[in-house]
Amino acid sequence: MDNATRSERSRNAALEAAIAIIARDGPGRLTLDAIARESGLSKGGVMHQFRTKEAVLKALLERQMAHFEEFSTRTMAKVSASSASPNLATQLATIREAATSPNSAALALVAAMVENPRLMALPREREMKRMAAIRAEAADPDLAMLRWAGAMGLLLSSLFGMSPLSNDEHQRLFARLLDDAQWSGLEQPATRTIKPAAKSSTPSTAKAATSGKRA
Amino acid sequence: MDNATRSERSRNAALEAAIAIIARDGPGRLTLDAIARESGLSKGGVMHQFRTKEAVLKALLERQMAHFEEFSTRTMAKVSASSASPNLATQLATIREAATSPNSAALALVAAMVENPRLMALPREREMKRMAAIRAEAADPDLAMLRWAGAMGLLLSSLFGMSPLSNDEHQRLFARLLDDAQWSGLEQPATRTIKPAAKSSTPSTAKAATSGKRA
DNA sequence: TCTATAAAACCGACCAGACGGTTTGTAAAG
DNA sequence: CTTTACAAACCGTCTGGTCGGTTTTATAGA
Repeated sequence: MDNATRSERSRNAALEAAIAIIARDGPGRLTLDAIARESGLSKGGVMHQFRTKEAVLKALLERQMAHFEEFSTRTMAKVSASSASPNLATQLATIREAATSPNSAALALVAAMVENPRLMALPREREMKRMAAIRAEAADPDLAMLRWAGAMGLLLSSLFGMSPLSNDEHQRLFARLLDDAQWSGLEQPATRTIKPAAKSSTPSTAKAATSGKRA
Repeated sequence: MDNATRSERSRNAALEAAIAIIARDGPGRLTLDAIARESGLSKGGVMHQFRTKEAVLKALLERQMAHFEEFSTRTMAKVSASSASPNLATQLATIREAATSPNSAALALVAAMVENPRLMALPREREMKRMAAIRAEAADPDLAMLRWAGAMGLLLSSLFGMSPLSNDEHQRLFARLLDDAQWSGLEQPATRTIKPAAKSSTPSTAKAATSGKRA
């Protein structure tokens, strides 16, 4: 086998193993020995590909970021024509993807933060650029940021295992966050433009239905 | 000194030290030796008060929960008369408090999750009760949950050191989340009652239903 | 009130295992 | 034959937890 691809395979196996460990045992259990065990490689092999544990975390982080970067650009291409605020739409869709993705990608973030909080600088920087784009295109920038924050809240709270919402609710809420039409009613660049709206006597309380657990 | 208060002081010192360590060095650096060093107690002393490390985490969690519980009831008493949705208002204010509080309380959550994810069951349970109350009192339950999620997103993202927002924006967004008047424009119990509004050139997209699974 | 004794709080040395990382050796690729 | 990919034993440090002993408080009888 080619040398380069041999390395590639090993690096891949190690990172895959790292994700599996984090998802299964929690970020606190991610150790080099565990990675070696899980990936089938020897510890020496792992250390040959990554000189330190921090290098593993960094690679993991960059890998996940690349994954969502790609998802992001793909989504962007789809919605850029149909949506008035394509950056927001893309970002929301990406966050939803992160929340529903089985290989809990964002757990890499948690692991990185535990080990070395300053690794968080990379994602934050990228996030700020995106946020700027969202703000720039929005008729009501604050509302756009709040929609972003809402998606983030859904993602992170479920990631922490402390989301009180069922799967259905989760999906429904994401859908509503994404639906521009639902929010155009209260855009307010600076001034108040409240519609009295219909108070609607006794609103159904929604069907509840929720018996679900975690999300 | 009285025996009971002596214990109380020691327990307190240990927990205080734990918070300081987490906030300063990150959750990964929280060790029993570190707690002993930081608190001035000996390791034996710490171990006398908490039989295991998990016991420390648990106590820490319960302590923070009690703190916000108290803040919560206090806030509830204040707003219950003035607000149409006091539970939501209280919850939002409490989350803002957690985000603003200097001794980043919620870091205890992160530490707990790293060490033992199932400790998260306690806070989640309590959160579910609160969520039920919020849903029950809301004219538009989903919107209420989205407001909650927005606050959560602001809190958690800044907690993770990955918030792209400035302090001012943070405060402003929380204020807007709290202001009922800003949201009454788009309440929609179950039926669509959308006002044509200004922009919305192209209708949503809202495809929903992706391949999602847990989160 | 003084004293003997139990009980609780506290200390610090110690332990086995896990940790991140290094070193030495070997087989395959170039 | 040199370089690269990997294996495996190994090292010093740190970790959560134990243990025997010391000091401080509580209890009780005289």
